[in-house]
Amino acid sequence: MLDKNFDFQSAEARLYEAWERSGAFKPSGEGEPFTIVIPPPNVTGSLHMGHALNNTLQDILCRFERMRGKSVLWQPGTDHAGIATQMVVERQMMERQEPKRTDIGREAFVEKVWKWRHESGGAIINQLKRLGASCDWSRERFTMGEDGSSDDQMVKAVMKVFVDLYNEGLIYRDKRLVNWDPKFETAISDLEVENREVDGHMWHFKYPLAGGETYEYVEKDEDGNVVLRETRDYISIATTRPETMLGDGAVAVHPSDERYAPIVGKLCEIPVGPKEHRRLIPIITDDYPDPDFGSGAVKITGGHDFNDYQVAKRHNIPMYRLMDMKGAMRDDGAPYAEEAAKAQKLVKKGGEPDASYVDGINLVPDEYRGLDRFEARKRVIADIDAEGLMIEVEDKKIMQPFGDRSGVVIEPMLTDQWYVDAKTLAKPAIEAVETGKTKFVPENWTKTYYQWMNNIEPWCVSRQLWWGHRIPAWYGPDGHCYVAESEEEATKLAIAKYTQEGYSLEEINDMRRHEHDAAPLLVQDEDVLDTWFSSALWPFSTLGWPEKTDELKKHYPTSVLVTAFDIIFFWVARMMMQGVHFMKDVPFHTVYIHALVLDEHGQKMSKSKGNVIDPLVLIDKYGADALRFTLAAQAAQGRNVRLAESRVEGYRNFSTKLWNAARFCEMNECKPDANFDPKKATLTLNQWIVHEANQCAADVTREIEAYRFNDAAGAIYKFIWNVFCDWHLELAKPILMGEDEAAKAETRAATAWALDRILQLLHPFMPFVTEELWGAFAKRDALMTSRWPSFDDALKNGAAASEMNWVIGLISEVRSVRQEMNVPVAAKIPLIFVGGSVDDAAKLKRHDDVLKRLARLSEISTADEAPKGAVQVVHAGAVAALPVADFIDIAAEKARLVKEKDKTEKEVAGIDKKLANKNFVDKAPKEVVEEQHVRRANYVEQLEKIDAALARLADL
RNA sequence: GGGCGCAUAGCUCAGGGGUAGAGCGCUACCUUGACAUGGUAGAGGUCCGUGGUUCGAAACCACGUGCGCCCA
Repeated sequence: MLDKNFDFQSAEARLYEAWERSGAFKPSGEGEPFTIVIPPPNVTGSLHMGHALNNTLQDILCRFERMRGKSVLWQPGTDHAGIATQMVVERQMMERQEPKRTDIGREAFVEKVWKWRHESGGAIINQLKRLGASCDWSRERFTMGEDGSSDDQMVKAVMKVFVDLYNEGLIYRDKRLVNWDPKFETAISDLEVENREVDGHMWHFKYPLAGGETYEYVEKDEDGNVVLRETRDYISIATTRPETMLGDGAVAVHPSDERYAPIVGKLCEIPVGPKEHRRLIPIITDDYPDPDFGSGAVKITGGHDFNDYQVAKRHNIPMYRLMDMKGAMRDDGAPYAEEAAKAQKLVKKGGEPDASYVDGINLVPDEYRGLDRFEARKRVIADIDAEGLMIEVEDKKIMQPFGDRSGVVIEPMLTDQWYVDAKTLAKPAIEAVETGKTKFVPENWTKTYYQWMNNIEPWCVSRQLWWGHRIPAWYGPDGHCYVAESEEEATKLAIAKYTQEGYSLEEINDMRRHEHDAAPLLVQDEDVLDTWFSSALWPFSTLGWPEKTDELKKHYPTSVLVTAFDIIFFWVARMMMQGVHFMKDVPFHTVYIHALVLDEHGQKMSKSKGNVIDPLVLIDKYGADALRFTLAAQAAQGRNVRLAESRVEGYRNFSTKLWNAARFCEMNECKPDANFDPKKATLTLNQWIVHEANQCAADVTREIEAYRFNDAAGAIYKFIWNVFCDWHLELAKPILMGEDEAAKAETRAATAWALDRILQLLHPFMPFVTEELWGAFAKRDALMTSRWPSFDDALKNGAAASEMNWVIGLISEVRSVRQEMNVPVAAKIPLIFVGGSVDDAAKLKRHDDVLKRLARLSEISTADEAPKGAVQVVHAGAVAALPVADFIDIAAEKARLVKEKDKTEKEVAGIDKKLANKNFVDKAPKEVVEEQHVRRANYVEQLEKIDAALARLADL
């Protein structure tokens, strides 16, 4: 006997373990392959609501397809998360008061990280299990392999991709502006930068014209009237970052800006630093400045601003680096006077400046050197102000870039980095979507993908971290770079090169940097690769590439990638580029983009807002099934999921409802019966539930196939609660408790059959409770390995459906009247059916028990006329009269009928208006017009009955 | 500035050229033999506004208003 409630807390772990132990999570059978690679969660991460939704949807698809007989591989794993992991381990070291990373050195530190990874990394994997995720854990992968050793296949894959791309000219080293994180001292990706609006200032400064030159500054209003005319010896520049003035290379104005036309091409002076060495910079024109913004003139600091960088590139303006890697003002090089002279000479020379020469120039005046950038800002402002060159300070909201992990202000910085030529790789990846090889669901995300891919910038893949795939590039004594999959290979390349250059082996040996022979000839690049570089290979590296494994052959391309829209750039774009390039085929046929999970007020969940809902807490409280169902039921395409705990509670109630329905089945011995053939059910009730279950299977299947998880969940929910529980079980009760053994046996079997279907159809959404019930009813193989009930045309039964709908309708009408007439619940009243057909009479007879029970009737009879004092309900063209004179409130009954009459008349009037419209009758499809006639006839018939009832009431 | 999206019941949201839907909440009644984590019944809507397309618009189109997100 089942307990009164499902004890999910003890059942979940037990069921999950049994599934896993049985090997049910592994691909099996000869079916068509169905493959999903999990978007690998960060190894330091823990399950948040986004993961919960993401993995619930993947699990629904996997369980569904597995039951449909496909050979399902859900490939799990985690990524190594460069910065995050390094941070976690460093924090741990600090807490333990151990020596710092920099004290113990790279090798020891990396060893520590591996130790952490093996001991406490990947906690999220166990959390995914709690959710019920049916991943093939035997294939779990990590983007750095088991231990990072060079013969690990996951490592080999990354090395091969790097080397191949390098040899194809698609990876190169370059000095460009990157997002520099001064806290972690590494380049980070655009996507790791969070732009936040903060309170800032806009300073307006005078940049004096060289040699004290003057010009007439004229400002006009929209109509061209002069509103200001004055003689100026300066140009007004607005900036939010005064400290970067030191690196200005030019002042730019828009070519159409008449105000500055007289001074374009002239020089002006940067108003900071020692007076005698102030640098002069040219005033140039470019489309970038917005004439309506600020003064219309902007300073161009190519080395510390992304927009300026573009301008500087266009005009060959030198880009000076002002800061060191910690974001402090540079303290290297010669005294300012000398360095400034170098810069001045450079400008005079013209042409494209040599980037590394420029990088060597330190233009920070001596008194600012070594200062933190924000301190330097204060000093610069104070100094300019003291000189009377400050025009004004505006308080202003400004967008400022922050490192999403470090929280510090990101500094655009010119550094040498490794780049992937993303533009070239993007082309075929864009084409793959254009030609439909990969489809986005919902389709509108295609645009986002195109937009991102069409504007893609070179992808900076190097990071100045210790945790990650070390870049397989080595430098020779002459600084020449060798890229190869191993140091041996690189050394061979080097020896070959030096030999060709005429060096003897002995001479090459002498090049080693140390006296002893063991010293390497080459020195490896210090940098590691961006984590995404390895994640991009995930759809094929996890399947064994570069080996030509069976898995790769069978499961690539994968079926679908399930992810949130904010990850399109991270995942989809990069996996597409690498997949198409290396596998010559797309990594997935479909990209399903689901919503973000927000709190119930539509706010993003964040720690700082304190509105984070922990999925594990909800699982503990309501069970994994309830959480999963909640997420699926709200996963409407193109909508965000607003998660309210009350919703989860509601679906927990739903699972309890199912549990108790099953309990009822158990109590009434509704056990699965192998001899039951649903096609051969004889009782209308049983034919009907077979029909309905079949219909539900069709609905659920169709909706999951279309990724409409909410509709699929809605269909099974309705069927279970509103069809099976509310009606089938209630209608079956008289039979199950009656004397007709044959009817009882068939109903038991049919009910058990329907319950089995329910468990199967619900299983992808609520795997635990369904599996538990499945096991409780019979000794058999696991539900998760059972075959999905597909729609069967032979199980359709329209006649049974309409008959049962008639019964259900009649019961509902009677109940409704009883309530409105305040007939006591306990009172049993007779029902006299008036004006019904022969068929109606037969139906009344067939369902006599049920009608009496559910409508609480004492007896059912037919008559030609309703008795006086009876309330009358119009039902399907007939009248059901209920003699409730004892309870009836004539005024209330009259009001009820009048209200109904009104409503009906309105309907008729509406239809009449439509039918009177010649255009409608002529132009609307025949069926639509016919439908309106039928509707009208029904309403008119109903009206007649209502009128008759009113007339009878008047007689009382 | 560019892009995407949203506006339907008190709340959260489905839907979709012809007949207005769900869950939650609310009201009344019911401890009836699976279930009070329940049952029965009910109230509640100018489908944001304005135009257009159409025989017919809440739905399609345009514009407007308000709100959200992404990118610059």
